[in-house]
Amino acid sequence: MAVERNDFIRDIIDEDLRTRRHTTVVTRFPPEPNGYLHIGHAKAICVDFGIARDYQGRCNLRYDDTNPVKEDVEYVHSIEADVRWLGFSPAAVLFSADYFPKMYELAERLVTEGKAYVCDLTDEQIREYRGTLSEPGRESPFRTRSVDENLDLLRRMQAGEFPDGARVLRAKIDMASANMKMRDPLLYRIRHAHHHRSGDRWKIYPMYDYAHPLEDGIEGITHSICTLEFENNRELYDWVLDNTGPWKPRPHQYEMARLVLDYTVMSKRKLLTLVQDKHVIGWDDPRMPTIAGMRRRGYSPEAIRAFCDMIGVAKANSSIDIGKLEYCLRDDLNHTAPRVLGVLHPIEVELVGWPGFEDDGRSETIDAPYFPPDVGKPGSRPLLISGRIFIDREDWSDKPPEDYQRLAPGRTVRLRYGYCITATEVVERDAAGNATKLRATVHRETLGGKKPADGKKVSGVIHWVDAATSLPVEIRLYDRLFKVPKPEEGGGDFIEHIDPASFQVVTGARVEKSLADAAVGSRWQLERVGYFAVDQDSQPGALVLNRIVTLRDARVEKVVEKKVETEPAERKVNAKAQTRPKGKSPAEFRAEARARDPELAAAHARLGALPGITADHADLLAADRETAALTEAVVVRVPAELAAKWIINELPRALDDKPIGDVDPEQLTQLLGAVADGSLTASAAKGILGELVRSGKAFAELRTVSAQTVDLVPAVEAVIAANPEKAAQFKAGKTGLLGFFVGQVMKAAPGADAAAVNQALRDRLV
RNA sequence: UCGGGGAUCGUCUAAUGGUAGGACAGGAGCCUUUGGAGCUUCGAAUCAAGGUUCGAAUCCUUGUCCCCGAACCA
Repeated sequence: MAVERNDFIRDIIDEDLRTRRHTTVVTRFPPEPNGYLHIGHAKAICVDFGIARDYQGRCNLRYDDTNPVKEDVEYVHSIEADVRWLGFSPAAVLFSADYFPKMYELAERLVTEGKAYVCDLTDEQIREYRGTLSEPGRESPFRTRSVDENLDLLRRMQAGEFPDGARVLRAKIDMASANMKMRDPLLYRIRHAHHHRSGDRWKIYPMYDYAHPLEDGIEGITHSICTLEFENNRELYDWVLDNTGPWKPRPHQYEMARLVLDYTVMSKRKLLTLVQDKHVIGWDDPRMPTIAGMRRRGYSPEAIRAFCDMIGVAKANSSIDIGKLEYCLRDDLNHTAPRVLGVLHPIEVELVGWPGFEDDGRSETIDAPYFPPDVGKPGSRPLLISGRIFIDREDWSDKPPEDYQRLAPGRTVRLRYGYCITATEVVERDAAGNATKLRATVHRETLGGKKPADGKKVSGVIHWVDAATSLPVEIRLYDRLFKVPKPEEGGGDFIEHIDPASFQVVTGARVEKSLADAAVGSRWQLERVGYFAVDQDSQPGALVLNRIVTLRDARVEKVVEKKVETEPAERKVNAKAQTRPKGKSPAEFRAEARARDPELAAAHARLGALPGITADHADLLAADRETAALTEAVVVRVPAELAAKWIINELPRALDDKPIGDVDPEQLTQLLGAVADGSLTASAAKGILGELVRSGKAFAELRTVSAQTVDLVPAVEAVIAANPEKAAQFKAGKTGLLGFFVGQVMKAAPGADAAAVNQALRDRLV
């Protein structure tokens, strides 16, 4: 069941299903219960659970709790709640700790088979023996212990006979491996610690690299998806599985890029710092990228899931524009958040001409829909208005700019859902000179969108609330926590980049009466202001609203992204380049192979002497014995230049990771011979070459067409006739379409001479 | 190449030798009782240089840049 939107992992799954390597898909989301989940985890959750959903498979929630000193039940509960809140139901909720007996049993098996040993080196010694990135390590003196002694020691480790750190169990792999992870990695360490789930039963605890593959194997995971930094661990993942199996299904690990978001930090350590040092009010501070924080802020699970779908799954490190998240939020909230009116910074307005205004006015009720027509959702609430209202100070200007669409002296605007009013005078000002009370005449004839009596169109619309019945409310304005897109870069402490204005409390704000009983967590749009959610701090009669996100604002004078003084980018010094000399290039590698191997050197000389063979050709053809042998066999009956080009440029794609030794020189000779004598076109030959390598069939069997048998004129005509509009575009100058036409003709007439097709198309398309 | 990965519009991501496409962001316009939403439209990319090919983001070569790896963390 191929899914509509594919990424590289789903491509792999499609292939696994097609080849019957797997018949069902089982994934897992494996958080360590040592902190709160954040938006980065949300991506992983959406990938892991999303794949299971798309392929009608299963996804487990599994706590990767192999380190008792870092983990806590508190986190276990928050994690499952967050996963479910996001909208996913685990097929099972599992704990690595429950597999400790099985893991231990397999550890004894590894010891028994001589594949693991107990090592008494201290941690510093182990580090020292491990070598460096560019130098091999040394074998531990304990590596040669007998199976019996290892078994005895391992059992005593688990029996609690040794203190923490005294001994470890290590896999016996290869201390000279270029992959540091394979240099006799630790499997178990001693920890006399209480585990939140297994209690005090275990004195030794498995390491991630040992535990994770086994957990996957035990649960029957088919596709184990993790992040890029585990690429180096995959070799060990495979080693563990291959030496403890057989496992059916045999899990495989795939790595994707982790989520990096602008204007925030994601590491657990930094998040913890923010909490502990009180830069935020807690894990659920609405500015935090934690699921808890986003939930409290008012983000909907739907929006977060849409965001995760939007950013895709790939292997390139990337940093996502926070604007994408905001887009997803607005896109969701636009369709789900009912509209209500609220005023952040009220200015009182007396409505002159309101009936009974002198004795504080009579009130009227307007029926106001919860959603605009384009959203098309039902529902409305009564909106009260009387002779005194509040409008937002943002909507008043003593000296308005040219394109101002709000209220100003003598100007007319419409009160949303209500009447048009014309400002007549400023009644009061505060000490700073800002208007605090206005007077305006109300145009009684304008209810229901009607124009004022003077017939002038009123384009400005502002929000308002009734002075008498509106509710006081505390509004909490949240913004991006950091002032800069990449707070972790630039050398300094990321804390310095916190934007103190990212949290502001607005007191004295007022909202319409209908919000009196709004439920905690409910989301609303305050028209023209933004989206808000009712915070858990709300009390009856004392509403608290969190701003989720502002409305998109096409008005704002472009805030010119203040160039973050790019101090001549103290280019991050390339540690690798400093610590060691530049390594060998492939060319040098080939030259060395020849220096070591006189046979190969001789072949190199012979190939270089062939007519039409350049030094570069010879270098590549004599890279290894297999390639050299194949070439020398083929050039006996095929022109050397042709053979060289095909072997260098065309064979690799056909091979697709298969060893070149698999290629039968005789078949390749026949194929290239046909190309050389013109009886087979190059494009046909490429297709046959691929098939030849893939199937191992004989050239004679695969050859179904020859250059002579193909009559391309009808094919060309047919393709042009079938695509009149594309032909017209081509004639109009879109020459890129030639490739499209050639492709179509080649499909219709396999084996045709592409150059001739190309020419024929050009002739007919001009 | 110590080893493992990666590089496509400003950002994210497709195209698996055959029209470099989509989304976000941006510009212009339309519409509008939200300066919202929607609609129309424009600009914008294959890391570089060579090579193979009728045709290259894709295959080959040589470079450049970025990320990860030397916890008894995961």
